[in-house]
Amino acid sequence: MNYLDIEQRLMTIRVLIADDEQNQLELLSFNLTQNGFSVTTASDGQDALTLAEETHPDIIILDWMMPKLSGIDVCRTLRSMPETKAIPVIMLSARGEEGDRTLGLDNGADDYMTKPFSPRELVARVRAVLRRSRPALLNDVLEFEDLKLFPASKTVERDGEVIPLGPKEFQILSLLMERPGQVFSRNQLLDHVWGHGIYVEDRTVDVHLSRLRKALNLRKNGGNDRPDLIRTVRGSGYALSSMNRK
Amino acid sequence: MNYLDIEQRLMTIRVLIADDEQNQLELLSFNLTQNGFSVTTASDGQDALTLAEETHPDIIILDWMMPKLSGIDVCRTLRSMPETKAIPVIMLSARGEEGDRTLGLDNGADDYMTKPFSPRELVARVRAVLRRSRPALLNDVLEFEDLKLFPASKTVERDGEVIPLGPKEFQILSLLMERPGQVFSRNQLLDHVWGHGIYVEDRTVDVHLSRLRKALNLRKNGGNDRPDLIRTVRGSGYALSSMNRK
DNA sequence: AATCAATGTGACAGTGATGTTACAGTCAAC
DNA sequence: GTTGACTGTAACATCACTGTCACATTGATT
Repeated sequence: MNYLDIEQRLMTIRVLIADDEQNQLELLSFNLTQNGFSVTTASDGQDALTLAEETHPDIIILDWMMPKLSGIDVCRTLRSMPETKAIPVIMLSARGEEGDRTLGLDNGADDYMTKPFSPRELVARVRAVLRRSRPALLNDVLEFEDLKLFPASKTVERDGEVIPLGPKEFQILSLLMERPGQVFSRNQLLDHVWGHGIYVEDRTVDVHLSRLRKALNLRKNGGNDRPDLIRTVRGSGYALSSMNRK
Repeated sequence: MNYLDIEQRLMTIRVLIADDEQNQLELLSFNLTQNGFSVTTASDGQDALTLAEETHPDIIILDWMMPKLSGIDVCRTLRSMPETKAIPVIMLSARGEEGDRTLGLDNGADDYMTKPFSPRELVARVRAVLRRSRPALLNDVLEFEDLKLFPASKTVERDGEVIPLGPKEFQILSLLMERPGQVFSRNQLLDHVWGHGIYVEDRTVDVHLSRLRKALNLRKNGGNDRPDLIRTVRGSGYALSSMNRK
């Protein structure tokens, strides 16, 4: 959960999966990994909750029946905390009664699957749920205006020209490009790019934004005439934006 | 497992096929051999498992019904061991019920075929599965810029000049060339090149990368002027790349 | 316009990641 | 056993990236 993890946060989709059946857990984990997801596992509800808070996965898969805290409990708790509120949840259950399904969705799950199912099916559902909630994550290329960002190769192009970026700059841009137009506060940026525990000055964000802007607007031949794609929202933060007076 | 195994991995594709019907076994084995695969056979599940562990084939074909251990059992066991976890499996079954199909995939099979089928069809499926999991295995030559890599002869050429590489260097380059541009973390490289269970320092990867670079850029006549094709992505890993700032 | 707070940005030094070399151990071939 | 190729690790050298400060600008509010 350290360097590599933080680095890759926006590159790979991070899945937290919780199940008390070790076999099932490993099987699903393996299949998700095979499909390019970065997987973290938990074997009981308490564990799942802790990991969810700490690692902020992109999606959570919860088994219904688990020791300590049931999937339902975990789901409800997640929904009550602002930091984890928006993380989509898929609930797994051995029983197939319609009542359960409703109960699961009622408690905040985004999807519900009854066992048995093939790992392939789970992967499909995960993709479906993510497509609904965070479309940008599934793309292998993020685009905005003449900007292109390729997560797999950690590369950014503007107007066809490769833009060299440092890791932090790249991550900031990734986040902004996931939701073009959305304003991100300095704190949000610190959380997503630096990580939760890390303590860094607010102003550091400003400096990185400045560097990012400079890099994006500078041409290789020395020109510096490109329009600024990053908008500063005084008192709030930064956002990607097309029309930028200047 | 190791030296010989790694050595030969990229030369011929090694198939392990397990079926208790002697006729079927011979027929399929013959056809696979005809198509250039190196085939090992087993006539029961226990045998299959042992051979899989010992020889680390590139793909495993399992009959559903077998003495001692069923195909399902073998598959599940394979998936639970780190060394065999990643080997793709095709399951064969006499019955055609959909339930079985799901059950097969549930237990970790990558594909599922119901008898009867033509040997030709099996070969096609084998190729399809391998294409998904290890594309490079099927090519007889990988190319990137002025680089050529021949899996069959374990040879690499740059600009027509043969580059002598050690096994590790060769495998690293193979992986990079399977997906040009994609960034591979040190961990990914360790997994793919060294193997899952093996424990080696991260930095070892760096050293091999350094050796690989040196070998690729050095001319026989002593020149050292070739552009670097390997990009270091700080904090993430390495990737093949044409334009390299420096 | 004057004032104050928020933001932009250049400079700089510290940190940590990466590049590279040297060396010792292992294994196969002879 | 000896040789030679290949590995893994440690140690050292470098270099890129970072965080912070200081000062310049901008924008809002009066």
